[in-house]
Amino acid sequence: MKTMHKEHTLTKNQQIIFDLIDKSPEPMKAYSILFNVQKKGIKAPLQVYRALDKLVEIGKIHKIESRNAFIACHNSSCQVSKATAFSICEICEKITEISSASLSKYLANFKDKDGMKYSKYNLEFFGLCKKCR
Amino acid sequence: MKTMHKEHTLTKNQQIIFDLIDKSPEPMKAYSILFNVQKKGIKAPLQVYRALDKLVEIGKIHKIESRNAFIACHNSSCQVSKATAFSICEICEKITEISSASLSKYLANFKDKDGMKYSKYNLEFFGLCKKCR
DNA sequence: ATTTAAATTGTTATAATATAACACTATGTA
DNA sequence: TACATAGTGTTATATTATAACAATTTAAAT
Ligand SMILES: [Zn+2]
Ligand SMILES: [Zn+2]
Ligand SMILES: [Zn+2]
Ligand SMILES: [Zn+2]
Repeated sequence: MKTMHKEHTLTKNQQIIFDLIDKSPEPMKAYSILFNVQKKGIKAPLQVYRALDKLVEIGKIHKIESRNAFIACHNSSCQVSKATAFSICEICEKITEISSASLSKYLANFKDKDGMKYSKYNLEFFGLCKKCR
Repeated sequence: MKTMHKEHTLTKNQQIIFDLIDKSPEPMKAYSILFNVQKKGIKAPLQVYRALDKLVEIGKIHKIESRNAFIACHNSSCQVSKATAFSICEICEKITEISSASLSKYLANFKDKDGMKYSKYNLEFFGLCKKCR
């Protein structure tokens, strides 16, 4: 069973923006990204949002919905942005992608009463990290 | 074991806005709420956001993070907005709060590798509802 | 190699979502 | 009554995100 994702060739803007997010120790917000790539010629919000949309779509980054921020995926087994889980410290805002086989298995198989079958989920846990406790 | 939540007395603005959301068949967005309550004297976005913040805090409504929209809680066992799960149809945008004892038990007990203990979570499932399939 | 379709880019303008700051008012409680 | 806490009204502004259009690049398909 070949691993067969994340083999996209990024375009110039996508690569610039991915590199920035990937280097960042914390999730980045769109306008902060914009500010940081202006020296590389990316001048308009839309250029940033378009790259972000694509990067999310192909699973290279994820959006933290409750923070409107973007984080690079470092989870090699991540199902191309279809199943994401994060832990968020409410004090220091440290955010980590959770990689738990049992969690993803449980959620992937979850079916609600209506028999609705889900193709995707996003889970955000909130609490206090070790440092902040 | 007494059930001891959601016994808050709402203020005028909070009540007006809660009633509107509670009657709505679908989640409502802040500026749509604003438009709908202007005839009742609520004129500014901040008045709406302040009421929304409070209503979320006391668990009368929840925010659907991926949609920036608000839905009334109809889940009597809901742990005061500390543990929420929703199903979202990506075609018709029908959104339902999921009430599953096994799901909430699983998530409430979930611990990640770092030993971080979570006080809250929000889960959003995406897929196609029965009608849209 | 040439044509065609699809994706990406650049740009300006604008829409949609959310908060800051300040003065004032109501409410609870010691 | 005095004090603290929460809520209100208001104006202005910050932040997040998309619409619309023209041009260019890239990838496939003849
Ligand atoms: Zn990931
Ligand atoms: Zn922390
Ligand atoms: Zn609820
Ligand atoms: Zn549907």
